[in-house]
Amino acid sequence: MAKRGYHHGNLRQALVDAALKLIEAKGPTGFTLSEAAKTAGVTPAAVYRHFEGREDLIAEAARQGYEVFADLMEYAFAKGQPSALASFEATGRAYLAFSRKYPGHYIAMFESGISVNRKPELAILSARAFGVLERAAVELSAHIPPGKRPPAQMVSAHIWAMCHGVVELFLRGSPGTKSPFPPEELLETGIGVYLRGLGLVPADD
Amino acid sequence: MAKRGYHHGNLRQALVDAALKLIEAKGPTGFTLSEAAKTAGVTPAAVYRHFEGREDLIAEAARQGYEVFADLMEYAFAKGQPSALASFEATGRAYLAFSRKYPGHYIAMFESGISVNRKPELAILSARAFGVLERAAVELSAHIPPGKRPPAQMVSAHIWAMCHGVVELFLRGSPGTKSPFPPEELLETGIGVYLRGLGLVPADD
DNA sequence: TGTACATCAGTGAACGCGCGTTCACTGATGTAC
DNA sequence: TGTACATCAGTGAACGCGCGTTCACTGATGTAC
Repeated sequence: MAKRGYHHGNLRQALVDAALKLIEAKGPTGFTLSEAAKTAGVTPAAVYRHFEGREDLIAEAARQGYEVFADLMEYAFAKGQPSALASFEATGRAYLAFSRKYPGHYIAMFESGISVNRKPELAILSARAFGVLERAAVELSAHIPPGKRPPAQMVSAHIWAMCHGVVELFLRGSPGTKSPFPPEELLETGIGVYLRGLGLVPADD
Repeated sequence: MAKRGYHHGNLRQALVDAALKLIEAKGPTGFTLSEAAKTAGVTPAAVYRHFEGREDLIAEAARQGYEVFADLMEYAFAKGQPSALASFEATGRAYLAFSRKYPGHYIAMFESGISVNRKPELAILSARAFGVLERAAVELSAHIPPGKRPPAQMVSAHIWAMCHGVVELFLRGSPGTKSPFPPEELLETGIGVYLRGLGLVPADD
């Protein structure tokens, strides 16, 4: 019943790890099925014992990424409780931390062209992760006088966009960009200004 | 002396146009030199009369994109003058408008893996475009009491990140994301909240 | 206006390459008795 | 404990494909006289 110790041990996971390593090193398109197989010490054909093909392998790497990502977001949220503000800020920070710590997963998830609708499980995990951000936004909204506050969903979209933008532009050096500030600082202050704009933080930092 | 009317007419530009069309249709990696040549009605080898190779062709597409982009940013800035606030908001809007109107160029510039340092001309044009955003941020900063304001360069980075994030996540449907709001509205309100956070806009919209 | 020549944009065939995928196979592992 | 058998993870050879790039060429265009 145990899958380990057969021929390879745990080729399925070894292939995912190899794929992640290659994606980190060469970007989502630099990775090839053949090379992932070679990295795992195995013939390309062996991959088909565990995956439907190239895309399926990337999708599994993305799935594992979403899993970690969702966990991190939930953990950050919980740690900020019972303060709505602390929870919100923590999820933003968690987003950036994830992209830094798991670049291969991040690329597989957001830059590989894999659609989250490819497999139901991907969609569920993705919804779970971003659901955390939205829940944080909802709690936050409760502290804003109902008059002029934007919808919570919009608040979470703003922060998501800023997180993603900071990662793409300033954490990776996408178009040869030289980052004028550390990404973490950039995000921290950006969210700070934004929250002040929502009337949630006094004119202090 | 005239380059037109030779064999093809203006193959160089026809190849760039074909490349842009393919990039729009299939993403930056879906494009191939051979197919671009075929689209332009020409043999792959003919491409080498005008470009050093595949990468060089993409770089030229990106270059033309940066040119249009820089022009649009400058135009938007000028139109907002003499109001620093209007100029700033206009450049943000121009960013989004560019990405919508010239998706092929946008992809070539920001998602094709082409480095802006590849050719001096790319770096210059890119600096010109983002220089406009920074100039707008500097002007804006002049209206903030100097005590707690963030550096102008940081303000422009925040807005750049938000623009980029909105484009990637909500204008394209990257990971099968369903956009909860139109991207334009999202960016407009996001920048609005941010500016309020800087103390530049009253608690009104 | 006409002829001889130079230029050079585009051709077409060929190349080597690595890709993803298939297939019949083999041989190590696990299981039944 | 030992034997016969079933399973199935990984092999190795082969495939067809389209890619980017090269090269000697050809023939339309432009130019000198």
